[in-house]
Amino acid sequence: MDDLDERALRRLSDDGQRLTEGRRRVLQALVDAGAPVTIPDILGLQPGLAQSSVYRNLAVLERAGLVSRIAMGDDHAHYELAEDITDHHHHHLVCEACGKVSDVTLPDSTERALDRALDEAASVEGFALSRHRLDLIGRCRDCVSV
Amino acid sequence: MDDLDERALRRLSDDGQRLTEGRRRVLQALVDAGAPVTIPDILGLQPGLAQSSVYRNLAVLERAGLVSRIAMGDDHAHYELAEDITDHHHHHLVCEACGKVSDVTLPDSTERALDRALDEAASVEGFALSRHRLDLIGRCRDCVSV
DNA sequence: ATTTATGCAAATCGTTTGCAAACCT
DNA sequence: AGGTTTGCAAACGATTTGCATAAAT
Repeated sequence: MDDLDERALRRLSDDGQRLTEGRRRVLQALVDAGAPVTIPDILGLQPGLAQSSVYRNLAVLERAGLVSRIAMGDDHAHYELAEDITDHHHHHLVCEACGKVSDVTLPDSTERALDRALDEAASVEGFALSRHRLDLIGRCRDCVSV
Repeated sequence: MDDLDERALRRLSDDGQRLTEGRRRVLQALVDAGAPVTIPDILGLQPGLAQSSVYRNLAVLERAGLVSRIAMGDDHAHYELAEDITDHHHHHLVCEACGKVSDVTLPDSTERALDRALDEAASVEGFALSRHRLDLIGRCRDCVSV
């Protein structure tokens, strides 16, 4: 986590931003959660933070490339540490019953084949591909039985 | 489009719902658009519709399996005819500059390989997969040059 | 006749913002 | 001191909802 602090500091100062206590605590909440979480989750994990500051700091952290925002349909957005920081490319399992989001990894061979296909499809459309998002939607282990 | 009307009617009545003028016009807007559109787009394509009725009717049409809602991050959600109706499995190109969303198809072989990999990954996690969502994010043809 | 859909305006709720006080360097 | 961040409360905006009227069966 000191490693993360160091990287966070560098990323933020590259972006002309400071690593404040509030920002450190937001990052810590994301580390502790170990999965994409909502703002209420973050406030629960690090009590005492002001909601508006968490929103503002997540925006700062996202601009600095430290955090990714995952837009789910209706309710709260989810946030997690950016892949850039975790060095862990992954996709998301989204439970349509309880709304929980968790990470999932695909075999490297699948990722490579997928990347190739996406590059090809994008170039045919004259589209400059910068990233992709793959969500698996269904029922999580806790909700299948219900 | 009469074909669509017929299918819409069946789907809706299976769901205990009527095919009203307002619902027909929402569907027509989606047909005319030919790409995922927002509520303001729909109101522009079919002037005179009441915004709240469009919201309500899209919800009804979605429950009946005729329409898919695509949740983008911040602004308006996008809506399109359901794959079930169009028989056209596809993914989305999302322009991060202008917000436009359009459809894109991948080779069958890629889709099959992807499906297999997703089924496997989901089952490892005890996750009951019902569908997936794949978005290609970048800059559309009109925005690459800008 | 009875149920369902519509349109308007008001309410909801996640998120953003204005502003004064606290903080950092 | 000079600029930034914070916390509170108010504002915003997409979507939802209450209610009286119109439409459909």
